Amino acid sequence: MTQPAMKTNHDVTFPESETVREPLVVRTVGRKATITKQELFQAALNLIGPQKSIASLSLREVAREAGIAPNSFYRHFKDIDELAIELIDRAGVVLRQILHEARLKATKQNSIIRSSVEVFIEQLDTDEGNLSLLLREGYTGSIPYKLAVERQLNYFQQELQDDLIRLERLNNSKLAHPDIAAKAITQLVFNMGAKVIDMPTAERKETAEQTMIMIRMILEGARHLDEAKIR
Amino acid sequence: MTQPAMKTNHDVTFPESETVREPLVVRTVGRKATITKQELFQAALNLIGPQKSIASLSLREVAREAGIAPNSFYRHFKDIDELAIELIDRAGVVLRQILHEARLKATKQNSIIRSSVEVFIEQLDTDEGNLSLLLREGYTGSIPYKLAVERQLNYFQQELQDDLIRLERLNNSKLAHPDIAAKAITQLVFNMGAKVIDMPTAERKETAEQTMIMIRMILEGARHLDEAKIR
DNA sequence: TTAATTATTATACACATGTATATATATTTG
DNA sequence: CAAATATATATACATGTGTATAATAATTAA
Repeated sequence: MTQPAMKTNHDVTFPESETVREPLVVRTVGRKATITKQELFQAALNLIGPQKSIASLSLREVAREAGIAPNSFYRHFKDIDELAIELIDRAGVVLRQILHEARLKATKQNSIIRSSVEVFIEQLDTDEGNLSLLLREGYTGSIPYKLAVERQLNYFQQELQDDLIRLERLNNSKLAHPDIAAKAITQLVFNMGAKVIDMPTAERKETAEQTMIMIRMILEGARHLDEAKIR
Repeated sequence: MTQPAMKTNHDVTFPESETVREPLVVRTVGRKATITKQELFQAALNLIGPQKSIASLSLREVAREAGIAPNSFYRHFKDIDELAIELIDRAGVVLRQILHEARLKATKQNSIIRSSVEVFIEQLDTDEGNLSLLLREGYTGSIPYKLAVERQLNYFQQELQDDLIRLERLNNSKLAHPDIAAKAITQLVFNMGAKVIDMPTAERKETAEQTMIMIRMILEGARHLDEAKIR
């Protein structure tokens, strides 16, 4: 939905014979073809990886990657923080969209867990940088970042909670503290995601399976806490 | 065990009438009383907080806080990374020590959960910076940082697992996948800790209670997954 | 006491950052 | 086509960083 082909439309001038690094964009003085917010988002995502967090991203780095002069950045964002927060919000939207679809497809108890977790991991591959924002920047960085991430986690958690209640009703059972169960699952899934990003595919499978078991523990536990009213 | 009174032993010379910020230490040229690793650790911990992560800590900042010249730092550590990793390791040792004691005191099922969580939170207050390392730096920063944190989490998890098995045996019940249960609990507890650091005490109580419920869900679920062999 | 050693500071450099100001070029408008 | 405007770049500056080198003072050894 939000990823255009992302071919910069301003690599027109002849390339200098110097061997510069990645950005194969050559500058003319004055004005270039005009850059979009999208391209700046993409530049930021290109830079973010297991090593570079959004908090350690500098304005000049992003500008360099996008092939623009540092000051051009200000035409689009007040701050590097403004860009960061928009990125986080966009990542959240994309993620919830995907998982919501996964849940709609799967109505049976076990398959909803499996398909959600699998879709989640799949998405990590195709859309790497985009999700890692939510997974990694949660507990570090400036207060606005944290709030932005927390907001997205809350959406996620709320939708999960609704689904959980709906599904349990279908199965004629009931969860104690569905809100807390949803919160726990959210935390575990996001934790898993953050770990899984830097893993080879083999280990990913293993980690995913473990996470599914954790989720089953929570659901099973929530059912029995309700029945037995264990204090 | 590792926290001395931490009074810097080199605030001897007369203070200039300039209003400098926090470090009330005045420099003589040449040599000062000699600084210890301990003092550098403490300086780093003073700086780390909800805003400043260990990854964003600069050598010069630490030196400034400790009241030494930037280059003196090299007498004690090769890198700022070297200091960081030692700090993480120390934090882990302290944490496990504390929680182990809490667990030894509590032998009954519920009280072990409660006392552990409560001790954990208590410790956050008294020893703030020290623990936040483990809680926040887990998913960001350089690879060596991540490995250091992961190592500590693994210790924690292993000890928890042993305790869980021991306690379940006392209660004549049994957990399915005690390793996975321990892992899940570890993740939830550390997540909680990271959140709780920037909270007022009122909210802390609430979050702690929720975490305890999550833990109960996992234990209860692990018991029933075992009994029913649910696939 | 004097010499050697060690732990510190002073100075300096090269580089990266955010941003202010001035300038140049595309695009839009008339 | 020319003027106006929007959008980019160039240059510059103050500040922060890591670290190399040299000078200095405290400690230790002789």
